[in-house]
Order: sequence, then structure tokens, then C-alpha cells
Amino acid sequence: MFDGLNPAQRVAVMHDRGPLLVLAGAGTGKTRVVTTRIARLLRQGEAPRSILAVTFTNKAAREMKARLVGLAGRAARGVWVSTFHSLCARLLRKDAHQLGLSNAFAILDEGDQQAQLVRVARAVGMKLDEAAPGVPASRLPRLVLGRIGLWKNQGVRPTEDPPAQHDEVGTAARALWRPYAAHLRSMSALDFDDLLLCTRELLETVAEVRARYQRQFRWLHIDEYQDTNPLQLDITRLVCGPEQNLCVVGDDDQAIYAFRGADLENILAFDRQFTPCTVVKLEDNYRSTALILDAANAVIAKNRARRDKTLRSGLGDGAPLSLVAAEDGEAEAEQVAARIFDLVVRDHRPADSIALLYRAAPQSRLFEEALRLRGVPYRVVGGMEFFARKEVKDALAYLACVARPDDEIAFRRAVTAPARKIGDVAVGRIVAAARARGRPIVEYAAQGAPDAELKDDQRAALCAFAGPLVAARTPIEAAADDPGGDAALLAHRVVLDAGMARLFAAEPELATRQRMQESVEEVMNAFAVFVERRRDAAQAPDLAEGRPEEEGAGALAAFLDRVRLDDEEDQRDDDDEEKQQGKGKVQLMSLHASKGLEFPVVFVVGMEEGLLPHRRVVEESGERGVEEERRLCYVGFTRAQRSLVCSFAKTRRRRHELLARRRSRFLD
DNA sequence: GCAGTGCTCGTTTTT
DNA sequence: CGAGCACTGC
Repeated sequence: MFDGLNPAQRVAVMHDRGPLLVLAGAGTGKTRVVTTRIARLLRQGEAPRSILAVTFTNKAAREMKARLVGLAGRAARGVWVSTFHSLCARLLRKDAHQLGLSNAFAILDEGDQQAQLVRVARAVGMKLDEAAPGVPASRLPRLVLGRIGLWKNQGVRPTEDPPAQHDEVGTAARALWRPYAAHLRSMSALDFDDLLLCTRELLETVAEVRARYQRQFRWLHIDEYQDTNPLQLDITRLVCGPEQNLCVVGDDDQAIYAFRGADLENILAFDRQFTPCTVVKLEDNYRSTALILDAANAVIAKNRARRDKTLRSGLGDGAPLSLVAAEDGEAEAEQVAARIFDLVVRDHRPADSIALLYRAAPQSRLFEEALRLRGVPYRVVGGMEFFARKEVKDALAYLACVARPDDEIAFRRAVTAPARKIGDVAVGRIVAAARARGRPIVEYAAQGAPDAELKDDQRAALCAFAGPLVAARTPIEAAADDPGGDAALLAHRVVLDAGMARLFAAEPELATRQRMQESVEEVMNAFAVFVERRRDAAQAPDLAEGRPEEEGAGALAAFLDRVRLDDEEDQRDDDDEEKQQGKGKVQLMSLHASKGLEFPVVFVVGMEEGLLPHRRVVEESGERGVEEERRLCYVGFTRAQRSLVCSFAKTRRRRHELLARRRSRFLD
């Protein structure tokens, strides 16, 4: 098991009790250290469920789990591997009621959050176009939510005052934070940040729950620790208990989530906060050629706020780096695509050994077009586009109405798609009447909302909508547990019955209509896969033990949680199937999304002032922002194993005008 | 009070 | 080029 580990890695793997900080430069095998360490614990007889590993993304969690299973076999399946957010959702699904919250709370995505914030603003009489004179009304909700999220992730309690920031957005955010929080609570809805915030509160205030998890999780591991925030630190402290068998792994040079409240202080001060702490430095890079590392080191060396370290390459110089300087954005895409074409077609390099990294999602478009033109297969990784599709959100809202009949947000969405002559006013009356009676909204609606003032046709439409949803719940849950049942088929049927069939029929464009239907079918396929796996897990109790999120809760509710918390590819394909999806395709993704991955050939495109470093970041955060962008560039460069190509455009078309661009300072 | 239609505005990164 | 928005007709 320990073959090929270098001395430093071995120390980390063999470290026994107490805090352990692993400072691991890019490509020094930190994931290997964590997985080997966990495998070692399992081999020594530690119970799988006593081991917790927190990763930064769900993708990383899946990968880690797969590697663990490879190393330690079946036992590894019971190890808890998840993101902070998924972990918190699990804990809260079990015990949220101890905070006076429903265990059936809804989880809001970004769109839901914005919609709710706008409603709150309206309710308190704030005019979005006047609240912040310098900011367009359409952008304000996002900015305000960003600010509120930052406060939450810094660990500020709703009862405390946020840090004094009296810019326009800050002022609006101050005014809206409490009403927004109260509004969400009144609907038993949590946003992503609340998952963390409530979990901290739960662990702080309910001693029994805290003790339970401290007893259970005897071995903690946190990956990408440089990107954790103060709130996550609080949760870590609460979960890990007095034994402090806590192993954190990270690299301060790869901290790229300050915008989300991540605080470098967590990793820089770890050995003072958790004592006595063992510190292990991993400095031998096994990933990249020396020339690539030189370039990456040259970029990051300009940062002032960093722990000094030296990355040594175990490989030779390798091929020289190259730079593409194109006339405009189209030409950049052309030239990059031409190079990729040569690599794939002439040199027979596997397409999936090539990654194309960019700063911002919309940049992918030009490259997609150029690759498509040449017939080069590619895949855009990340991006929530599938689950952002309207029909998908609609279908999920219908399912949420089945699984959680008191989910107001889902009800509002589903009941207005398609149009049923039930608008804002009527919905408000139905919700208010249900609330007054203490009844779940959808169940109340299925009975025709007897106390709400509605026209006859509205009432009829309401029953036709809500009736099937309520009736479907029990059969679907039963089918999910029954090996012969087809829960997904029933779910599909009820979604169509309750109104989505009419929604499709109302679409005049054939192609669009088909796409919508296929999207919904895809959702149902994902549900079918989920149900199957869940059933398998239930049949093998030793495996099921590590999956408490599925205790008690219905299959549909558990499925909806996964959809909410996991990224796109996790839904449609799992583990091996996911690899199939990306197999043989050039990988396109944001620099952020590339963290933790590696590829033989990497293109970092759009290396221009204003894009990398991004104009906004420089404006907002000055030199601190530039340092973070520099780390982002460093992350991009260090993804490359054998070959690194940078590119930029000297001009770029934006809307109608042609803008002159300057190459990024990071290329100097 | 509801729903469809012309307008506008605008592009960071993610759980 | 595409998505959200306010307005206006029903």
C-alpha cells in the first residue's frame, strides 16, 4: 500500500492522533496521501463510518471515493466522503427540527434566492432601481446576495451586525438581510449558506447532536483547506471534538475562493489553532515537466502574501511552452482549435488528454464553435446549464410538490407553469389560507383551497393540478422500495398529468418541444438510476450505513437533495458513467473548475488584461484581487503535465465595437 | 388579475 | 445573442 510514497508522504500517511497539516504544492500527491491514509486507518480496523473526508466539490468527492474503493475495497464504501454543504444537508435532514425548523426544509438555488430577495425588497418597500444609484436594478439582487453570503460565510450571525461596509451594495444588503432571513425561515427554506449556518447552530446548541457526531467521526480529513471559510472552521471545530484527529491538506498558492468568504488565515494559522500540530510539507512535484513548473513558479513568485516554498520537478525539462497571439477572439479560437486538431488527428493524442481552460464561462463559446467546425469532440465541464433549463426546473418543482407538499417555492413555480389563470394574487391567497390552517400547501390546494377566495375556474384548475401530485406520493415512495416497482415511470406520469403535458403542448416550435420532453425524460432517468442505487445500498447494510441521508427520508426527497447540492454531471451519470461522458473528448472548463485535475496538454486561453486578471476583481479588490487572479493562473498552469499553451487576442469584439486588448501581466 | 409581447439591459469565479 | 422586465391588451 505504501509503495512509491516518498518520506514526507509516508509521514503524513502514518501520522496517528492529533492535528496534522499537510502543505502540499500542486501535483505533489496530496489526494494520494489522503486516500492512502484513510485506507491505512481502515486496514487497522477503524470503522468506515468513523472516518469523514470533506472535499471541495462533489466531483472530487466521487473521485476520492472511487480511489478509496480501489485501495481498500468494499469497506471504503461506508466512509463519509462529501462536501461541506452535502454533509450539512445530511445532518440537518435528520435534526433540523431541533432548531425549530422542519426536517423537510427546501433548499434554494441561486435563482430561487434572487426571486425571494426581490419579493422581500418589494415587501419592505425598497425600490431596486433607487436603492443603489450606481448599480443597475437587474444586477442588484445578485450583488446583495453575494454580500450577504460573504457575511454568512465569515461566520457572522444573523443577530450580529455585519462588518461596516457602507458602499451602496452593502447598505442595501444590510437593509435586506434580516427580512430575507425571516422570509426564508417562514417558508422553511434554506439557501446554500444557511446549510452551513444552521449546522453550526445545531451543533452549538444541541449538545446531544454534537456529542453524537463527535463520537462517530473519530477521523477527519479536509481537502483544499486553503479554500475553507471561518464558518466552515467553526463547524470543523464542533465536529472534531477533543481528540482532534484532524488532517487538513492544502496549498496557500491555490486559494481561489476569497470571493466566497474563504480565508487563507485558516490554513496559515492552523498549527496555532490546533495544537500540538504536526506539519508535513510536500514539495516534490510528480506531475509537470520542469519548464511548466518554472513558468508557474515565475507567476506565483510575484505574490507577496504567501508561504515560501519550493516545488521540485521529478521530470525533465520537457517541451517548451508556447504562446498564441491572435488578432481577435475568433482567430484565437481558430488557432487553438487548429492546434488541438493536429494533436488529436495527426499525433493521435487522445482528445480527453487535452484541457482548455478559461476565466469565465461565456468564453467557451468561440472555442466550441471552432472545435465543432473541425469535428473535434469536446465537452464543457461544469456549468449548471442542464439544471438551469426552465423545463428541468419546472419538472423538479413538480416533484418537489410531491415529496414536500409544503414547499412554497416549488408550489409557486409549478402552479404557474403552464399558465392556469392562477397568478400572483391567487397564489398568494392560496398560500395564506393554507398557512392560516396549518396545512401543507399542496395538500390544501388539492382540496380546492376551500377558504381562499378564488373563481370557480381557478379552483378547478388548482384541483386538477394539485390532486394528482398528492395522490402520487405514496405510490411513488412504495415503488421506490419495491424491487418490481417503477418509481420513475410513476413520477414521469404524474408530472405530465399535473400539467407538464400542457406545457409541452403550448410550445409551438417542434425542436424546442422535443428538447423539453427529452430534458424531462433525462430527469426521470436520473431518478430511476438513483432509485436503483438506493435499493442496492439498502440490500447491503454494511454499505448503507454510510449513507444516512437516505435514512427515513423518501426516495424522491433524497433525490431532490442530490440534484440541488450536486453538480450537473453527477445527476446524469455517476462514477464510471461520468468518465464515459468525458471519454474521448477535449475538456473545456473554467480555471476554477480545473482545480484538483491534471491533463497531459493544457491550453490556458484569453490571457489578457481585464480577463485574467479579471477587470472586476482588480476594480473591487485591488492588489489583493490581482494576487488571487495570479493564484488562479498558477492553478491553470500547474494542471499541465507535459505541454502548456497560452493564448490571447489583441482585439476582441464586444457588442458592436472592436476593443484593443493587452496581453496579461501574468505572461511577463 | 392574468398572460403574452416588445423592449431593455448586460457578461466572474461556485456550493 | 440571449436572457429577464415592464408594459399593455384580454
